[in-house]
Amino acid sequence: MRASRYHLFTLKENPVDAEIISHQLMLRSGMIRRHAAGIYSWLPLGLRVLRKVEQIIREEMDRAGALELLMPSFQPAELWQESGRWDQFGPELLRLTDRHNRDACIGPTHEEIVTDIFRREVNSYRQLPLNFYQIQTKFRDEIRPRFGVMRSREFIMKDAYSFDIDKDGMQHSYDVMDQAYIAIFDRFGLEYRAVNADSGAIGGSTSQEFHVLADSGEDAIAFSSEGQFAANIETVEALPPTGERAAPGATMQSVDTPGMHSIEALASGLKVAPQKCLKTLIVDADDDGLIALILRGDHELNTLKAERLDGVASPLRMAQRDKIKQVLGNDIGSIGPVGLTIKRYVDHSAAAMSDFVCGANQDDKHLQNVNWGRDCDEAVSVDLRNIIDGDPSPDGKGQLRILRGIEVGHIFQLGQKYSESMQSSVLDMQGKTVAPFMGCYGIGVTRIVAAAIEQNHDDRGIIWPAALAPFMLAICPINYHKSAAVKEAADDLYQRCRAQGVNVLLDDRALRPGVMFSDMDLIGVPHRIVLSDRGLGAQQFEYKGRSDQDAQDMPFDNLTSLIDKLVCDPCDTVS
RNA sequence: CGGGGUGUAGCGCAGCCUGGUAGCGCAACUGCUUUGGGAGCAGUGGGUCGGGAGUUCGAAUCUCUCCACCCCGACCA
Repeated sequence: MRASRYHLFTLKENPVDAEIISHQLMLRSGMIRRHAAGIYSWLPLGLRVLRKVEQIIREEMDRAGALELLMPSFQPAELWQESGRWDQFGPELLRLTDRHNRDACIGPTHEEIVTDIFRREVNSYRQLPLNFYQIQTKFRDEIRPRFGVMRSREFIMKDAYSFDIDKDGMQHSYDVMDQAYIAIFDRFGLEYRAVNADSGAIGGSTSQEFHVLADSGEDAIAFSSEGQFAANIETVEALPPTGERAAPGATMQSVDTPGMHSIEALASGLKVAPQKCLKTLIVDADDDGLIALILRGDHELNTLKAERLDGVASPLRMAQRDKIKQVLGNDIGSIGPVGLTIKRYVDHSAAAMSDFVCGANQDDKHLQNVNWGRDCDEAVSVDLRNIIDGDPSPDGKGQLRILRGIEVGHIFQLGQKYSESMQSSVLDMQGKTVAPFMGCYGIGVTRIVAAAIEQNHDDRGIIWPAALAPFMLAICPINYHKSAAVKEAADDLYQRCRAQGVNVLLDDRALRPGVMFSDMDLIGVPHRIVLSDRGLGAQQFEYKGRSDQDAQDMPFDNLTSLIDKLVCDPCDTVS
């Protein structure tokens, strides 16, 4: 591709509403443009990357035996009513009516459609196992779209659906997809992790998420330092502390703590560690009452765990401030277990504390040297908190380490949920009617692009892994429009690369070198060759890898071996 | 949906308080000079100041209203 004939429209300044790096760089490099909240066009440069992601997915899905098809994004309400999801889904499901006033929706996912296809097409176990997949545009009317294509309303997803005659078959199909996902993510050249996504309570490894690692990731994932354990942090059990609780020391006493309403304020005000403080959160109960959740000061409440507790409202709601005052008689910021009248749950770690600081249930007062059993009722403890770095791993092997990730893939077993509700069945070997066991496997295609940038960039711009780069090589001739020698050498090299199948961008624009370099760095081309009169005279060219610190001069003889290394798919067929 | 904020040229902003008919930087276009890390000079084009209504001789500016977008909280690829 010649840059003069390509739509390279880069921006120097960051659009003000782009918050995260990937969104900024995608806008600045001219990959995407926004039309409305969460709605984007993919410009030619961005589309090149998107197509690479799709192609890798397609090849590995095909290799794994899945069959590609394409389902509609406009879906009739009847199917969703059959599965029951027409009523279950909230406003995230974009509903509309056509000219005949028939209800429909724009598909956020395709279990209903694929099950409908299956029940029409398949009627014998002999046709199984079967795995249909598609790469298609989805729509989810997100409450708050943000971060560019990371969380957009319209997005492209690869979704696959497996069908098997029994549970073992489903497990096998799932395992095949697990392997296919590993192959896919390996090929992207991104750092990623597969983690358990199910709650330990349900058991089994029936659900896994694939995360691209990035400091800016929205999810926290935990790993065992020595074992294989890896899971989304929200699902990880926090083990109770081992060993005996320390014996009570000094007697309980009240202290004035005006204005200290947070653990940080309390800890610094009283000069004690947050670990010695107790945090008491008040949430709504499912019967209109209030429930206290008690944690160690430095710990965070885990919403999922709290919602599972008997009596706690689900979804979890923090109680209204006025209601707390009305029931407890004091404001938040000074609540504690001593004399607390409402139902309470205490986290294991909080229950293991002694001589701690907690709210006195009186405004602007706290209690010191409080002890369970002695000063208030002995706590029955439960698991309430998020694990933190250094906690013991639930598999008993080492400690937990925490990394941040971006969820880009999810595989799980659906069982017979849709086949039963939608009365899809096949005949088994005995001629009996059986609802097939399904699995469901998603990859956020558009999100992968953003995640790749989030993980690989510097202050100059994007640093694409080779597998995703829109161009593999940039040729930057200096004085292309002035020096006949440079022009000839650049054109020669360009033609040679194209003949060899190198995905090459020749910057033949009449620009100053600095501008060319900045553009190529910004759009993240992995390799760069500079040709100039100076180098030509010495039979040399200059080479620099995108993440190399410095460029190096090389003799022309090295060109052939360099080009050989850059050969990839011949997708650049337009001059 | 609740709370906070912003809408002025493609992008980033000033002007608004104190009404007098719109400006700066970048980008774009033309010419000359320049050519190894976002050049210099000269010139050009582009805005119903988010929409509507009102107050006024006169509204980007004051009032009302609608809309859009962004940020902080509950979903998910």
